[in-house]
Amino acid sequence: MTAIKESSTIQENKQYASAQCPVTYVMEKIGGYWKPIILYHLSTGDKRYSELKRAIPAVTEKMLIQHLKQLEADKLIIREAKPVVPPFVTYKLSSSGKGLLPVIDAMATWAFDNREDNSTV
Amino acid sequence: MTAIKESSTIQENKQYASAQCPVTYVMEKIGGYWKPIILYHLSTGDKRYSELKRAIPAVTEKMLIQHLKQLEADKLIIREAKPVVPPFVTYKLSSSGKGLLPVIDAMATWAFDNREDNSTV
DNA sequence: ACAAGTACTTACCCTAAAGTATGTATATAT
DNA sequence: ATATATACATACTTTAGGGTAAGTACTTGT
Repeated sequence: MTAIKESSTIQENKQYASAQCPVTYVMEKIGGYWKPIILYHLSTGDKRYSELKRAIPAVTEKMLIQHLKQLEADKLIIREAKPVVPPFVTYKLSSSGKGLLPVIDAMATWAFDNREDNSTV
Repeated sequence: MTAIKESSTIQENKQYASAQCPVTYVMEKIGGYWKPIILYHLSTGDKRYSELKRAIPAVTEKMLIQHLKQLEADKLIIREAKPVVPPFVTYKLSSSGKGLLPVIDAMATWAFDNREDNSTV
């Protein structure tokens, strides 16, 4: 899970800035490249780990669990594992994760509008 | 402006995924750490380069112009330079940049809700 | 006995992003 | 003559993130 060096200017700056700016705070939580994508795929309902893998073919397994763990640690998603073999694990949005849906929706809306009409400058 | 190596798996994956997933498309444009923050500060009105610098103390000058240039190239912001000395340059949101305001607003809203009430799981 | 499926984990390496530090142009103020 | 302010540019280094490849556990199917 890649340790973070303590005395790093970036980290200090980020922590400082996070307290000041709401958008910075959000970027702390979902700022990674894959996180909004994962949340987007969970927005349509609970998904098994393997379903997410298929839904996001570009992500590697390492990245997928890594970000799932981080999202879980930040309490944006909830992991549910059935005690069976082979494993059956589902992920779903927590209530604060659901609070992010307006963000995700707004992104999707903008993507559609912006993609078809780049002439608007 | 840091050249990008062509034959990189990440880049290929990203381009592929960008065509499929709207959120991925958005992350291509504003996925950097600083970009949403810059857009947030421009959302309250036009700002000079030096004003942005003061508004976002954690950002280095290199990062600031680098992202401003990228945002300009993606036509999300507009640069206006008065031909005076010392230079007077203002940045403002383009119309498609303004289209991102719902995203930024949703982020800010979530940040306030989430920060004061982490108990909601 | 062996392969297959699921949900991971771990070690090692490479790249893109970010930081540090310094330099540039030009006019006004002292 | 020198300093100051603005809006950058650029070389050089570090770091966090991401990729590759392999392995684990445990059961069912053949």
